[in-house]
Amino acid sequence: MSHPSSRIADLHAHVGTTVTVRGWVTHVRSSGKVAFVVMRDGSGILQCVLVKSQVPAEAWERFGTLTTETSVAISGEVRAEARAPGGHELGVTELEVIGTSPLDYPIQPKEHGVDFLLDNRHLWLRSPRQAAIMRIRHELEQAVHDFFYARDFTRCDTPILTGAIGERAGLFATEYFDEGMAYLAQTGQLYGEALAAALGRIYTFGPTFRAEKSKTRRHLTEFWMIEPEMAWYDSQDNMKLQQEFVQYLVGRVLERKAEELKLLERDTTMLEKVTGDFIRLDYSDAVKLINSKGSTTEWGDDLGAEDEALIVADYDRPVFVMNYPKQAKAFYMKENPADTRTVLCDDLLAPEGYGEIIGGSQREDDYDRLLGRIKEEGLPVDQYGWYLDLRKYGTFTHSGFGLGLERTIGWICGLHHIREVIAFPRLMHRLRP
RNA sequence: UGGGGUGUAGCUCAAUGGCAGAGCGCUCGACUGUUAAUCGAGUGGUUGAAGGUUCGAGUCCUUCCGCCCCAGCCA
Repeated sequence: MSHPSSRIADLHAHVGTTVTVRGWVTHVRSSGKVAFVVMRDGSGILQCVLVKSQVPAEAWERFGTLTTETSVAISGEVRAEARAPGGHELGVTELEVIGTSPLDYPIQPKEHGVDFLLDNRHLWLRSPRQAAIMRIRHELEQAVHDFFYARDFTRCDTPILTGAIGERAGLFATEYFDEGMAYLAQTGQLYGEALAAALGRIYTFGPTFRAEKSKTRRHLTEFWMIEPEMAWYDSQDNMKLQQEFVQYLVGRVLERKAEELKLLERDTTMLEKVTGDFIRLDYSDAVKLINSKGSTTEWGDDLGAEDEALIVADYDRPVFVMNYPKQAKAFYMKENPADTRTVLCDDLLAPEGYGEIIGGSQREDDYDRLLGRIKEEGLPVDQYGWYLDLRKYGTFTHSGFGLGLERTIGWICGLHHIREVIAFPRLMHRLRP
C-alpha cells in the first residue's frame, strides 16, 4: 500500500489524511451495510468503519473473513470521532489480511478461570488488562534505574549460578562440570557486599530462584529482586533510603501510568498516602501490639502472615518492623548493640495486606562475631572464606536491602495474585508456557 | 508438607440418587453508527481415572490423578 503507516497512538497527528495501520483484530461487529473492526497494535485500540457502498467489493468480502486476532493492514482516512474508543477512527478504504486466525482462539471477552488463562498465557498477554500490568512493570523497572542513577549508585550484576552460599531456603540444583552441584542464586547480596567495598554504593537487579514449595498468592519460584548495598550506611540510613525508594516508585507509577491504573480499576487513595513518613515499629512493640489483638505469637518467634496483617491493619502507610530476634533472622545481620538478643534489621510491610516487600539489614562487620554466627548456624565455614575476607581486609559499616519486584507491582496494581505481574510466571506446578 | 475446597460442552457454570442443561463462543440468517451490539435458528458431552453400592450414579463409598485457596518458608 502506498499510504504512510502510523501507530494507533500517533493517529492524532494524521487527522484528515489517509494512513495504513497494522495490528490485530480484537473485535468485529456488523450491522448489515456498516461494519466495525476494532484493532490493537500495542500502542492503542482503534475502531475502523467500513461502509459497504463506499469500499471496494473485495474489501467488504474480506471483512467477512476477519476473526479475532487476524493480523491486518487497514488503510483509511483518520477522523476525530467521539463515539470511538481513543477518540479517533479510521474510515476504511482498503483492508489487507496479513495472517489469518482460526476460529478456536481461546481467550473470549468474558470471565475465565486462572488455570485456563495461565495455560494460554502466551495469548492472554494480548488482552488490555495484562498489557497494562506489563506497562506498569516496565515503568517500575525504569524508575528503579532512574532512582539509583540519580544517586550515583553503580549497577552490578551478580552470578546466577553459584556454589552453596546465601540463605538456607530451597535451592534449585544443576550439575556443573567437575565442580559438583551449582545452585541458582536466591540472592546476590553476599556478592553485593564485596562490590560495595569496591564501588561504595551499588545495586543489583536480577532474577532470583527459590525452590520452596510455596503455594500462596505472594510467592513465585522465579522472581526479580533489587538489592542495593551501601558502604558506610547504618541501619537508620538504610531505612531512610528504603522509604525514599518506595515513595519514588509509587510516585512514578501514579504520575505516568494513571491510565493503566484506571484500567485495572485500582483505587489510588491509599497509594497517594505513601508520600508521608512510614510507620516504624520495634519488633518487641509489634509483638505487644499483635498480642493485644489476640495473636499467640511470642517474643522470639518470626511474624506470620496473619501477624503482619494485624500490624498493617491500623495504618494507611507502609510499616517498618525493626530489630528482630537474632534466631529469627539470617546469620549475616549485625547484632544490635542496644539489645544483643536482636539484630539491626527491618522488614517493610506494604499496606492493604500485601505483606513484606523489603527485607533489609545492617551487615555484621565484626570478623569474629560473623564467624561465630556461621558456626552457630552450622554453615560450611570453608565456603564462606571469601565472605569473611570482606571483614578481614578493612572491614566497614554497611547495609542493604532486597525489594521484591513482583510483590511491589502486585501491591501498586492492587492485584490478588502476583502471578499476573510477570509475563511467564514460574510456580510450583507451572513451568510452561 | 498440613488444613479446606474443587473437577460436567471450547469457556463460565447448573442439574433432591431418576430423560445431562443454560449462558457465552462458533455456524447460518436479519439489521446503515455499533461499543463484550441486538434479534431469530442451528452446533455442541468418555461428567478427571479406576473400582464399588444400587433397579438406576454427574450425584453415595474407596483408591488414584489434576488444580485452587489458606498456612509454613520468604521478597
